[in-house]
Amino acid sequence: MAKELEKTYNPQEIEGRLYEKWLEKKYFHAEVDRSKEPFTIVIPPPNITGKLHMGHALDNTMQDILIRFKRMQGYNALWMPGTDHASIATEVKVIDQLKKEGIDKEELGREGFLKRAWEWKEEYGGTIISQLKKMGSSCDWERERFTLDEGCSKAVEEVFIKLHEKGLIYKGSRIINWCPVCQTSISDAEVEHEEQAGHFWHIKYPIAGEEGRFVEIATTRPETLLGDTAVAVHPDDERYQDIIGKTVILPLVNKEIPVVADSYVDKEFGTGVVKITPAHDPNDFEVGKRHNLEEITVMNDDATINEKGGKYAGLDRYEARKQMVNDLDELGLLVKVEDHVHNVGTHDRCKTTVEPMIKQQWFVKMEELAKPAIEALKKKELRFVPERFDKTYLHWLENIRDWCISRQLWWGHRIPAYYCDSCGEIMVARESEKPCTCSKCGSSKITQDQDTLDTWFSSALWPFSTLGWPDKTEELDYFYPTNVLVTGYDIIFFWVIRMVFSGLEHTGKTPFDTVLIHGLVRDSQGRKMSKSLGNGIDPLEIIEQYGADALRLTLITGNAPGNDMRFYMERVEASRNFANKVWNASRFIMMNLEKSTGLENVTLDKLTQADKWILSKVNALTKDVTDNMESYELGIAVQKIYDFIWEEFCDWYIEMVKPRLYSDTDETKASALWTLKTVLIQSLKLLHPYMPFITEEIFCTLQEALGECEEDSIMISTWPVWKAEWNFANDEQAVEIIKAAVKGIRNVRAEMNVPPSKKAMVIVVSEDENIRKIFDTSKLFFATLGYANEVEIKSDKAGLAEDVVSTVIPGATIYMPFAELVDVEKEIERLEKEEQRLIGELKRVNGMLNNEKFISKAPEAKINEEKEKLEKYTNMMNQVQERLQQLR
RNA sequence: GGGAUCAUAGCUCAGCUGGGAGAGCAUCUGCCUUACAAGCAGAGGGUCAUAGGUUCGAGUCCUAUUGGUCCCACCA
Repeated sequence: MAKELEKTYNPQEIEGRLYEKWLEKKYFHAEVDRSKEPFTIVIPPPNITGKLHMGHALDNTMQDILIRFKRMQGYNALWMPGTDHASIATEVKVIDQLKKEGIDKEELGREGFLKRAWEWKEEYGGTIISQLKKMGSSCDWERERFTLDEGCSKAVEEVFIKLHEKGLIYKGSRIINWCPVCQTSISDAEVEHEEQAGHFWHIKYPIAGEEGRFVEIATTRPETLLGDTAVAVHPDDERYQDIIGKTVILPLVNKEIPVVADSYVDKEFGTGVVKITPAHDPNDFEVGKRHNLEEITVMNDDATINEKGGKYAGLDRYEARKQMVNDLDELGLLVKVEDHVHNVGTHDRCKTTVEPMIKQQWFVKMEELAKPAIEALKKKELRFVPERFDKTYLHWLENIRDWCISRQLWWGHRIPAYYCDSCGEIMVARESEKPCTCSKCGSSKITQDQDTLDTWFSSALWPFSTLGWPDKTEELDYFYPTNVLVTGYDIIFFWVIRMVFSGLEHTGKTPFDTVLIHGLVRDSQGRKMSKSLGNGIDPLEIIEQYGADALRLTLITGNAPGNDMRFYMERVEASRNFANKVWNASRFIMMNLEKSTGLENVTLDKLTQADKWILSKVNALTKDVTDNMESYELGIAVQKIYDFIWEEFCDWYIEMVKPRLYSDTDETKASALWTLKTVLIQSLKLLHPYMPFITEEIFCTLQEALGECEEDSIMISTWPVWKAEWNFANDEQAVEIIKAAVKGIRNVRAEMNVPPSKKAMVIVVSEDENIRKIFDTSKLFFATLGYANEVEIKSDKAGLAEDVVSTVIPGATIYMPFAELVDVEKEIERLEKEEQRLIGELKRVNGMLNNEKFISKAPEAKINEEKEKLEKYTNMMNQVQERLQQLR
């Protein structure tokens, strides 16, 4: 006996149970199997500090859809999961935790701190993984990895050493972005530029030896004056030719500094004179290099003025600014203060204004690595969906600067460099070959570099480090390169680009051939969801309330690749309603299947026109959906499935079939049931990647009811393909004619306010024998859907009563003689409207067909199509006019 | 300063390589029809931002303009 389905779909009860089953049966697990073609996606590893937000939900839904689709298509589908150690984010969390216990990081020491960090990871690091599972993500959890695990660490070490040997990693003193709060260097990509309202201070610098003569500079950062080692003018600036080469007295410091000429200076901007502070401005740093200027760092790591600042030492940079401006004013050197809006670099994590500082850091030389990555795209070994992100990618790579990879943090991969305390020799070596004595002076006082690597250094290796690289594993050989990477456009610079050049450098291959880009999930007003705004919607709450399937559907429908989307509850409700629709349609079918017999004897030739119509439709749908999914048009694909299930299948086919099901004598009952279950199963399969839970639950219940158990789960069932034998073009057309007639009748009845209970006779008049035949074979459901108590089919309207209402469809006129209800005026009005519409159509079609250029240039199929339309509309026009005449 | 992107029904958005203007929600009308009122049937509503151009034909391609969003960039 078949299992009963609940009256409404209740996801909470079902989802957990099914996910457990999938895990138990190891459906997510992929082993190397040379007989099958692999399909691989690596997950963008979420931070261990992360909590599932809508961005994750979208990203992972898209990946799960692709993986489930490919798995059903017969690929050996691997979705490789894992998490990122998120160096700075985690370190901050651990420091916060320690602070609450009154423990200072430095006090605890490196070892103790790392122990706490690992403990933190053990406790909280798995949160996001369990949340991904609630989404239905079919990751191969047996292969779950962590960027700081043994294998990934080995890969990081290998890469560092190889790049260092090639001279692509170097240590150097450069001006870098320094975060005074996090007290670490950060890379260019981590700097966010933010427009800030500031001031422009005009300050006079006295010219040395020329009493009373000044040069006026303009600056937004007066506090860096302490580190000025020159002022610069443009070499061609006529105003300042005479002072080039002279010196000026640096106010407050009373030091002579030179006036240099450098084309970096913009004559038009400010006063045309720039103070040069090589240690605290990236441009000034460059100017300083060109003119051999001294670099004077005037700030401590926390952005307070250091001992070189004299009376200002110890002050915070902004406090120092205030005091210095005051002092300059008192000295009469402050000319004016202007309001000025300028871009300020801030740290993307903590929003602190970064301070450019000169530091010893490790860098990756990018030029040589960037070239192959540019080539890969140009040679189409890599492509973005949508294509427009090609430009973002290329622009970044073509203007790339060296990557600062060292971080003054403890949580992360420690840099495998060792220093001789005696002679300062730098040695780079694997941990297993850690030097005990200096290779140069033989000293045994060796210390390892204190810094760790940028967290993106390890994520850059993710597509191959997770598969075993640098070892030559079976997995690597089989699953790598991966197929598609799914991620947001906001992460192209941080991650995608770095994976591409790393993959090319270390494996000789692009790590994936397609990058599927999605946008941001915004709130209903289009704002970014953020903690500070409090406008974030928690995906888990949505799952709790509406189910994971509804959430997934909401995130995918109406969302084109690369575009942002707005998320609001009405859309979730619409998705939930669809789930319920699918549920109830299935329930209806299963209720009827219980009483069924003889399904196994149904063959295609026993199907009715309606059966063939829906079969043909689902067949075409299958092809469309597959094509759309192959080209990553997930939103379009699911929209088509949605429309098919709701409109064609539920609102039309099921309604058509009801009279057959309710009759005990109808010999086509079995074929109706066969078609219902066949189309349902096929639709469920197409829908499964999008809504895995509900489809699985129905599929399994249905299998049980049918006693067909060859497929245990829809997720490992075979993806349907287009079948030539299910292609019934004629029957499709026939049913479309009936649908048009039914729509016409309903329209007339609705406009005349005829209650559904009021049934009437319906007379179909057509001169076309084929059309008469179509109506004749479909009499049963036509009567039901057209509210007819009797259907008559005639070749001419002879003998018809005068007081009838009619509706005109191509090739036929439908008459409804419920004379007592007819409002002649209304009917004329309606027909006149129809006449106008047809006049418009005919004008258009005639215009095209009379256009010589159209006839000579348009494809033949198009011309024939238009000719058919002309015939059709002319025909309808005649009927409408005839009818109008009759009524007038 | 450079680049990208958007402008389509009251709202939110689809519309792939040019040839029928669409969906969801909202509105209005009528229905508790034995799968579903989280439903059914019907209706109204759009010179597809503006101006040109290419084309037999443009929401779709090109150019300019207007307005919005985002990214990149060293203008002190």
